[in-house]
Amino acid sequence: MQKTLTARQPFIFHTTVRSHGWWQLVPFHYMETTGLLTYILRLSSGKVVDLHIREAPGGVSVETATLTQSEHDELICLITWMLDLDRDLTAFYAVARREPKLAHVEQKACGRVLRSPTFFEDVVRTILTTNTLWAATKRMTTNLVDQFGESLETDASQKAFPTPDRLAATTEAQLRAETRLGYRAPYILELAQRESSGELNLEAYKTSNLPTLQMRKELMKIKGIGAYAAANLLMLLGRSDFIPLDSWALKMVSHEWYDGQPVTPAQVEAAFEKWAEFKGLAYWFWNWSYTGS
DNA sequence: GGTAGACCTGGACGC
DNA sequence: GCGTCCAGGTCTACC
Repeated sequence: MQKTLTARQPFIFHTTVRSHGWWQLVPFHYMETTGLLTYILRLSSGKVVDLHIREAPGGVSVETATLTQSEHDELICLITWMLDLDRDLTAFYAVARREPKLAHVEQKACGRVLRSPTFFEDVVRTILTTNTLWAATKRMTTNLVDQFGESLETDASQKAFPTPDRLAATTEAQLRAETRLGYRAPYILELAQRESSGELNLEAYKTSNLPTLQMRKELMKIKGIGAYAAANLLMLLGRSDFIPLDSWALKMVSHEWYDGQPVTPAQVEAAFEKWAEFKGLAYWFWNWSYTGS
């Protein structure tokens, strides 16, 4: 089947896909030259399908296998969520117009973020980004998908992101030794077991009306989620009141305003304080002067 | 509430 | 090839 979905304007597919690093992590795959984003999705019916998503006039086109009506409806909801198609960034663009370092955001349609279909997947991915290098995050994610993901019927090498149930059924030892998650193994296992048992309902966070501060506290109750990871997850939920403050943030702010001298987290916060509820977006899409490693 | 040290992995480097 | 050092956030114990 093929389906076209419209996006609230302005919308640029490439900008959304490249909004952060998820596009480099399986089961996402993005071919920049052709503008094709693929993703292996497990629907709630258990069917595993590969999605081919491209830019189309006014939005995106999605190509995948033949689906039942309920699977089709679920797919539309998931794609809309993953690409943040309904996002209204009018208020952010209004304040960004007054800042030269954010002058590009409206023209480039910055502000949407690429998300996983489930919030559980985003939480797992985020834990795998903490205290490690990006190459290791990619490796751990690949291991997790290869070892625990369900295969496409037509190609066993193509696998979906593992479900909470599947991960809950594994062991810490296996996650440590074979998936190479290190000390993160018990965090991922506990998260999967809590989600699988119903003790946690991470999907509800997508539509929660909790104040952002309260939401942050709830996220930080999850083992492995600290201040950086919580801010990152809030950004994925469309709440940009906090900065995902990591070593990169310290480096960027140091070069932007402190002549390369070491800065504290408080100084990073202070640098973006005036952006209030758009703090995270301003930080994320800031046109940094420093481009070194 | 703030701080120090431990937690792990894999890459870089020196020998 | 081996050993050592380092980067990367979070947790826990302690003050």
